[in-house]
This record gives sequence, C-alpha cells and structure tokens, in this order.
Amino acid sequence: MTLLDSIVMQGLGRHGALTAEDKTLLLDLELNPRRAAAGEVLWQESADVDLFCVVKEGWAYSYRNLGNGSMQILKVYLPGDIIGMRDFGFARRLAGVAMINDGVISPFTHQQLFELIGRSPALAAGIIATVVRQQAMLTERLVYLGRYAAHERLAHFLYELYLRLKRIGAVAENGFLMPLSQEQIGDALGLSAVHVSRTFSMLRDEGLVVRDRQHVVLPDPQALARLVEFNDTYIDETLSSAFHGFH
Amino acid sequence: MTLLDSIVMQGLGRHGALTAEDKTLLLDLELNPRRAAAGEVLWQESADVDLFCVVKEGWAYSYRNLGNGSMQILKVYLPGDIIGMRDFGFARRLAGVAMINDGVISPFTHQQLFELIGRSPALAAGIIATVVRQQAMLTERLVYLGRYAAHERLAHFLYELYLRLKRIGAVAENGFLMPLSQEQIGDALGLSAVHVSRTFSMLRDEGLVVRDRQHVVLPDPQALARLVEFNDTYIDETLSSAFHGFH
DNA sequence: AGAGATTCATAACGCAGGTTATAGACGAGA
DNA sequence: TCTCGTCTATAACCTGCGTTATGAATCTCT
Repeated sequence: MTLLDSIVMQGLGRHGALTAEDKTLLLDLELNPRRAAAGEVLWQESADVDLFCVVKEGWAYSYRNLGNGSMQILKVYLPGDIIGMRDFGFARRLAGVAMINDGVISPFTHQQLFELIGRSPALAAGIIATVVRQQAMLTERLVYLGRYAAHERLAHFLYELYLRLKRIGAVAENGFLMPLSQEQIGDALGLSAVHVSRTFSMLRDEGLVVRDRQHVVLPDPQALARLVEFNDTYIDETLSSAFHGFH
Repeated sequence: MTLLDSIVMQGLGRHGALTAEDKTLLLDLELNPRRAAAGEVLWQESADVDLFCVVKEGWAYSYRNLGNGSMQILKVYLPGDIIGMRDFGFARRLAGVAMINDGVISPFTHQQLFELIGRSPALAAGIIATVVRQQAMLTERLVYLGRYAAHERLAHFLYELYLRLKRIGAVAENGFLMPLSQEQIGDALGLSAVHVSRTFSMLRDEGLVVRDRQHVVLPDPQALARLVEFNDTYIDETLSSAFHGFH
C-alpha cells in the first residue's frame, strides 16, 4: 500500500501521456509525507486555505458541522485521492477534513499547485478533470439523498467504495476493509446510526452484504449494482477528445 | 432584463481586472442568441457534449431522471449563468437540461471555451472559480437534503434564489417571480409536491413567505436567513489572494 | 486482566413526510 | 365564453425512518 503515490498519476494521467517533467512535478507534491492519527482533524471549516494533501495511506472524510447539532459527511477520501480541491480558489475552507483511521498524508501548498498548473497544461487539465469528477460523485450522492430509500443509499455507497477500492487494488475476493463506523456512514447518507444498522441487517438477510466489524464482503457485486442501477460513468468515463486536444 | 449579457462578466470578472480583450472574448460567447420555449429540453442525459450556453433570459434547470420514475433537479439556472459546465471534460452529459419558462440562450462550443481558456489566464481562473462555486452550491443543497427538515429546505431554497436574483437586479421590494411549479420544487428538494404545498402553507402561516402563484414575497428576508442559518460564503466569498496571483 | 468507552443489534414507539383522493383556481386555446 | 389541462390546497391514511432504550460485544488504556 505504500506505492500508492503512483495512483495519483494514474488518476490524473491516464488520458494523456505525461512527460517526464510532469511526473517529476507530481512526485514533488509528495516529498513531505507525515503520519496522521485516526480522528485527527486536518483542518476545520472556515480555516484559511493554505494546504492540499495527497492521501497516501488510510481514509479521510470531509464534513460540515450543522447548526442543529448533526453532521453531514460530504466525501470519503481513499489512498491516492487529493484532499482540499473543494476549496480551491476560496480563501476559507468550506468543509472540515478529518482522518478516519491512522494514515500517511503528503501536504503541499497552494503555491505548489499553482506552479504545477502553470508549468504543465496536461496536469492543469487533469486537475480540472479531478475537480469535475469529484463534482460528479457529489451529484450522485445528492441524487441518492433526494430520491432513494435507505437500503438503496447504503447499497450504492458500498458499491461505490467497492469500485474505488478495486481501482487501487484494495479489494480481495470481493472483500475490503471499511474503517467507518455506522454513525459515520449515517452522517454520509443522511440516516441515523440505528437505521444504518437495521439496513445492514436487511442487506445481510438478503445475502447482498456480509460484514464482520470492519471487514465487508460483497458476495455478488453485480446483484448490488443491479439494485442501485449503478451508473459508473462518473468514475470511469474517459475524458472527451476535445479535452485531449487541449493538452 | 436584456442587458444581462454583462452579468457573466460581473460574475467572472469581479475579482480581477479584465482586459479589453477578455471582454471581447466574453462577448463573443454571446453572438448567437436564440429563443427557447418553456419546457424545451436543451439536451438529454448521456447526449454528446458539444455545447455550453449562457442564459440571457428565463430560467432553466439541470436534472436526472431516475430508474424509480422520479426526477432529481440538480440546479436551477438564472439569467447570467453558464449551463453545461457540469459536463466539462466529459464526453457525455451527466444530466439533462430544460427550460423552465420562455427565454433566450446563447450557445457556444467546447472549442470556443478552450480557446478562451488558452488566451486568457484571468478568464481561465474565472471559469475554474465558476465551477468551484457551483460545486459549493451543490454541496449546500446536499447538506440540506441529508440533514434538514422540509420547511428548512424550502426556506433555504427560497432564500438562495432571493440572493441570487438580487444580485442580478430581479428583486423588487423583497419580491420576485418564481416560475417553478411545486412539483419542480419538490424534485429539487427531494420532497413530494403535496408536501411542498403543505410546507408553503406553513411558512405562510408563520409570516415568512407570501406567495400568489408565481409571485413570491419574503416580508422579512433576515428572519428567513436566521431560520436557515444561511451561509452565504459560497455565493459571495472573494477568491483567495493566492488565486489573484495566478492571473 | 479489569474498567470504562465505543460500537453494534434489536425492540418499541412516534412523527415527518409519502401517497391517494378531491375539489377549487387559473391559463391556454377554440 | 366554454372546455380542458395544469396547478394548488387540504384531508385522510400509511410507512419509513428518527428517537430512545437496553444489553452484548469489542476496543483502549493502565
């Protein structure tokens, strides 16, 4: 799991050839890795925007604390993801970010990001693509919050994680580790922790999800995908050819 | 309402001086205006991505049609907004777009957008800012879908429209025209049309919203804002200084 | 190894909001 | 002016999910 540095390159660079300089620029982003403990808050809402991070190990999530005492988790970050792009261009953080479990992150500065954009059109395009893809994932979540029932939300959530983890080689025999508590899952899906538990039981009874603490197995991923009519365009879609021309 | 062409410039250019050439580039985007009738579908989900549009008159919305027969409205577009940025970088539309009422739109091509980005770093930065701001509005909606009750969702929705319309001078004496049906509002807020009606009645009884068909008045906008703890950072926040340095 | 804190499963109960139904108000077109 | 279709208001009824509670299992710290 330590060679995930390259995942960023895969994610950003798949659609166009990266030059050796591009690769150097990318690797430079990861020169300052540090450990981050479970629960550590990387930054709070409204903090100044100074850093972005590459997640190298562990999971993180971005969230909003609400006036009514509840929390909404906006996105779960996996190894290889870039944290903080949400705030790109803003002076203040729109959401807080915290680690879910112990991990390693590589912070880099606003400054570094601007330089990278200035030096490599290919990477600039890739970064825009990253932002747009994140927006697409957010949209997908929004649709599920607005119009689907609890079991569909949970199934969709698990299947999305499954696909994303598979991309980075963190799935074995349809199983993966999921360090999120049911409370946190509820905060992501707009459900109470109790109902998340109920819903897990339901999916278990239907043979769709087997779970033992943090270990999750999807015995039949296709069945899950059918249940949620999973639209994976937003995860795997290739960029348009017009976009390539931009490089 | 016909001079709204300039709104795009206001929205993108407020944070940095635009050169005369920048302005020309922007005006070039609006050379081909055409009428669009209420209900007209500008494009469907999964269609090829070819065009973007500036809305010059009228309202539009982007939406997803779901397998369970319902619809989720993702965003309402007002005069001066750019439609289609959601799909920037994708080969296929992630969402359909339709007109709410009669209006005028100015389509421009992928090609034009790329040229504009290539020629003017200031405009490129502005466009990224537009995308990020849209993402922020989407996030705000997501939070409300996940963690707030019907009356809070509706109040927030109305107040956001109020602010956006005020920016473009479409509010008079705290009142504005809202061409959305209650069914459409429900599709945006993840509620049934019946419950939207109930909730309007509730807000009316509390003196927060007066409504007669399409005419809406917010007698005390501040009271509404308090109800929803409105966070207008994402609408008005100035860009970070680092971002300015990028121009 | 023991104590306290977290997490999870399941049950009981209540309510916000979905669904269906009905009737009035309004708008477009003949 | 009449008709038909769309939109809205309100009522009656039902259910999915929130809330609260309890006990068991697991983790953490010493």
